[in-house]
Amino acid sequence: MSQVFALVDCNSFYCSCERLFRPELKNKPVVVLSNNDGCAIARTNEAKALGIKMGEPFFKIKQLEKKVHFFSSNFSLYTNISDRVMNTLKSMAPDIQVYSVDEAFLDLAGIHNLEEYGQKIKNTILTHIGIPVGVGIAPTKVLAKIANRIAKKSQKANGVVSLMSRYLQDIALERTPIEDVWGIGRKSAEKLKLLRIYTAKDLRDYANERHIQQILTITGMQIKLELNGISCFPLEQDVEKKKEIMCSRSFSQMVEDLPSLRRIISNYVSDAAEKMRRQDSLCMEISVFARTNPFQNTPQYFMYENQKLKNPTCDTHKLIEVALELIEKGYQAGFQYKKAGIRISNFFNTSEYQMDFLEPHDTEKDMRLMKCIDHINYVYGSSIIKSMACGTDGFSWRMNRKFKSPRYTTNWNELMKFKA
DNA sequence: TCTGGGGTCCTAGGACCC
DNA sequence: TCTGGGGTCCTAGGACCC
Repeated sequence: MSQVFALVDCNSFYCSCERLFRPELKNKPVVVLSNNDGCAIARTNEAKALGIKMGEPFFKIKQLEKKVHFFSSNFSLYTNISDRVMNTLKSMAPDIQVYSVDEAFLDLAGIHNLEEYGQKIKNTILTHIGIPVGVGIAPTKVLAKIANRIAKKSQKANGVVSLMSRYLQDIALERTPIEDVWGIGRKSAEKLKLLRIYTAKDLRDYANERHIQQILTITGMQIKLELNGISCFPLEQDVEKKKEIMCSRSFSQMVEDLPSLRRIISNYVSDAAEKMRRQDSLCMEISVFARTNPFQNTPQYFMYENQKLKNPTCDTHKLIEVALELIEKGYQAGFQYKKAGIRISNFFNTSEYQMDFLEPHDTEKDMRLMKCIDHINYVYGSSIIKSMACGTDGFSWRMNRKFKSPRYTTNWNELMKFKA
């Protein structure tokens, strides 16, 4: 039986989440801003029509405040809505790969009327959750991406496009610029244009396959095959475990002193370590970085320090200790730091790792303690219990969030109120 | 004044071994 | 003075994605 993939992608996802609780914003331009209200990371069609670009800095579009409704990002809301969408999708296909917060690939092999089923998926998500989605159906993932793109753009498609026939693939690929193909970024597009490959169809029909592999690596070759209807990227399940976990953030005001950076780094480590424990991992490596603002005409400095651990650990306190050594090592006085971050990586499963009993390692008791703290923080709100190194002045005390909406679905104090 | 954050995969080249 | 060849593993960096 041949393969059939459906890509379900939520329209302007973060904006749609905000609209759920503000229905009067339907058909109005809405923009969601990144952390610190730095730049635009989600835009409705109405906002796009006003010329607002992805990643555009807020200060350049601020004058549109009368026309456009801006929101600060509210990730706990978006994650919660995303879970609901994905759970509904899981009930509609035997296998599903959650690809990102707003996208999933579904296995639709064996379904007879694919377009009708696509409409059913779209309508179910809209009526059950209230989020509009586009559905692209095709024999490969790369083609499903293209189908999805057309589903969202074309009025006629009504949100669902199937590219199962060669005839329709020909038309669609001809109209898809090469840089809009999934996996072809700016650099690759530039190289392909030198070969006079301007559209997805040009790449599919380009005769010299080895040449493509030479300039775009094996992945480029696979993209070419996928455009030709030959599936190279299977549906991936069981990918829920991360291979590395990062936590980094820009500050709304510059930070110059080491004690502040130490507190910031400690908070980031706490955050990342908790995520790591949630997926039952231990890490063997930690990195710390901090940088000045590259957009500013001030003395620039970038520090990055990395440390391998003797024994894997999931213990926040041990990790903070190492991270603080690293920030002390890399810190240089006299610079205005704008951003800092940490990364933990080199993971092992908690159950699989054989501890070296000659070296200090996480004991059963350490792990129980961490789990216990995680539980209390989960029940009573995050960071009720935290390391002293994190300070007491709050994690996000230097973050701008001028337009933040309430956490309607994840915080009892912020539920929507109605008058009877 | 004001420019996000978190990931994955691939490859070349160095280190090291026999 | 002459200074192999092949294999594996690791790492840094590039490119891409949402």
